[in-house]
Amino acid sequence: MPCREREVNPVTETFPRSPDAKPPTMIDVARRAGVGLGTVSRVVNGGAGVRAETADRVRAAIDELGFQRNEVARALRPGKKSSSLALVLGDLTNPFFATIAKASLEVAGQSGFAVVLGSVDEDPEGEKRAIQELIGRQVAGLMIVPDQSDHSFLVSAGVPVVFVDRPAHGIDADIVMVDNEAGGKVATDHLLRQGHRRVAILLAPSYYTTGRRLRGYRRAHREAGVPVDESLVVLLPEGTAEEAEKATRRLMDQADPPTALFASTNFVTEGVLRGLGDNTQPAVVGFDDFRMADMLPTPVTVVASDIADLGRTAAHLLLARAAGTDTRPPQRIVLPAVLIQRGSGERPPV
Amino acid sequence: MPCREREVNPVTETFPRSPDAKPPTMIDVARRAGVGLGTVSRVVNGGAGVRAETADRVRAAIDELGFQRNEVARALRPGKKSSSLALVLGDLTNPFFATIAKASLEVAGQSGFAVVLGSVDEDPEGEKRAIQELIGRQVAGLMIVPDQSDHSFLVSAGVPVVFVDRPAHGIDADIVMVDNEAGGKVATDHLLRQGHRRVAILLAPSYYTTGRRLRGYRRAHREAGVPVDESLVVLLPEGTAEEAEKATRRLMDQADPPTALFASTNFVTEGVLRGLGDNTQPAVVGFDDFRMADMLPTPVTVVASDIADLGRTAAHLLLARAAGTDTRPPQRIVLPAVLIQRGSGERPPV
DNA sequence: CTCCTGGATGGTAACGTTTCCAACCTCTAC
DNA sequence: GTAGAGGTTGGAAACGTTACCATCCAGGAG
Repeated sequence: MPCREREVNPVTETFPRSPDAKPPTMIDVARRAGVGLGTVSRVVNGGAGVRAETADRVRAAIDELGFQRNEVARALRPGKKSSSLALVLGDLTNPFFATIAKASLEVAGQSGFAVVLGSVDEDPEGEKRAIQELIGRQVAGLMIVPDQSDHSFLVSAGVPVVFVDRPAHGIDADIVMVDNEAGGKVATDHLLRQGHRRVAILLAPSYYTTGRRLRGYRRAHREAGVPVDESLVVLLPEGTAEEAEKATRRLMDQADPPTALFASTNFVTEGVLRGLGDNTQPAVVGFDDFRMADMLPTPVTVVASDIADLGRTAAHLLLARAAGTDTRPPQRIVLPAVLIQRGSGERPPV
Repeated sequence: MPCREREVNPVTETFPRSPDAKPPTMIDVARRAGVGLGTVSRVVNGGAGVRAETADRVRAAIDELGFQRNEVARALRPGKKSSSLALVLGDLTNPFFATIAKASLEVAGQSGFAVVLGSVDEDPEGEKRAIQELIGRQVAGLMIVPDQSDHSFLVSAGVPVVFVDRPAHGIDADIVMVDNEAGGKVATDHLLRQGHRRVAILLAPSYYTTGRRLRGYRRAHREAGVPVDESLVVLLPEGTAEEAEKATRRLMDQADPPTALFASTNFVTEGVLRGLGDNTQPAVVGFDDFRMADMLPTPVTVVASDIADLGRTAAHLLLARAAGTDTRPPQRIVLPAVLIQRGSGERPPV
């Protein structure tokens, strides 16, 4: 190949481009390096099948022009899904979701994948729309913390999906979750074993998950031979701390108040503690650990699982599915939940 | 236009496609509706300049085929940036960042924009790489919580940038931040006014931000005529709670311990509280509010600002920049920080 | 010397969309 | 009846990349 490298003005062509200039493309790089377009592509993608000397020249041109591969154009090619994963979940302000996001972000980043967050209104319709949009963005895979609506529209999307924390209706896909029933049972067992006979449970509305926790609660009662007072099973339509606070006050104000409370969610736990105020009599166990739990006046006993691991596992699984490495039938991965005793759950009944 | 609509098998062509079939394109829609490609595009983009009857036929075809616009192909067209914003920030587990993420996600979502999260290692090199990758993904704009490294490479990126919480070196761009100096001054004023003369400040390493807070701390001392004991100015290389805990213990163990502590960050505040343990003598003021702050044994006094508003403002500004609606010179928006008295900051000196 | 093999390289067709332009139709004005 | 305007429509080019194929060259085998 004769040297076709032309003399160029280093000021205009070197990296700090004038703001209006369009970013350089592979074609620019090819011209600059005096090679063909295909060769540039090969170098950019690892350089296999290119003479070392040629590859160096191309790399030099890339540096000089400040070339950056246009991921959008790349993703347009058939078969080449974009190197992004989508993550659809609820309120990031909830440390539970934030932890999942952080963990999956880390795992995805290690494989050169970005993570697109779906906007996360509470309504099912919003979730569906968000998912559709993400699919339109050609993400390589979806991680979804689903609501209880139908997700069958995903089966034809042609994108691998991993559900996190709870399964979805209408589709058989990978699911990574916590052992909710065992967690609910462990928490309730713990309270019953200390002699509590009136154990309230406050449930946030994440139907599947809390349903399982409630099931554990009931099973613990059954096995202990303690009847469940249905007035102590409280469903919170919103699941906010404020709601839980009010519900707790109502519970404690009734004629025969519970001697122990099991909060099914970290926000609910917060509300319960607020509702109890200075009343340090009732025992409290929360589901999901939270920051500062050990620093409160009475440190809070919780049933906790490794939420970061939840996110990591889901991301790893999804990446393997997206890469086609993992072709097993849909997996169901259940992470354990363990009891962390800190004080609030060890109070004896009055 | 003669009716060219052909008889098709509703089973194979209706929405739940066989899993291997490729998703339908505009061309498929055009064929199905018996119109041209351009017409489909016009309908998809709002339908201006298309006869109502034709538009209906196209929409019907879209529904029947389950067509979903390929955002990637759309973004490939020159000038059409993708409808995604990028958000690059630190540890999502930190409620400060999580709140920003949530707020900007909301605002972006309302405008039909998705948000891509950059993987956020702590090292500057990682941040730069993450940003470059996001630019390669043709995002319409960048929201960055920058570190102290040079960001001049962004001036030639041709993408609007809004910095959040702190300005960046090497580039003059929009910045939305908290009034750190005033916050630092208010907190220190508050402590000095109660007679504290030995006020320690513990600084997490977010150079610009904490520098400003320190400046407020110094200014408060100067105006009050109280000399600053430099041994009470503690820099924490990592800024973690653990580090702050150790540093607090060291401070309190020294011969002449401080009677008040100002923690420059929510994680640092947590560490300070842990470090003090049962010692309820020293006054404590934290920067940034945090969940449960009011529920600790002594509720924690903080200097706080509306972090969600920080994220919202940044997202709105960025959207306007991306749309070209806002062509003002780079803005500098500073949000106020107010003192929230809860108890820990109102303890008198011993 | 010729043929063949195999690695390196250049060129071109896709990918699915938007945008532009030309073509067409209908209607009004002359 | 013709011209022109204005509204609809179809078709093709372009965006930047990758995959494929053809070409070219060097070197070894016959």
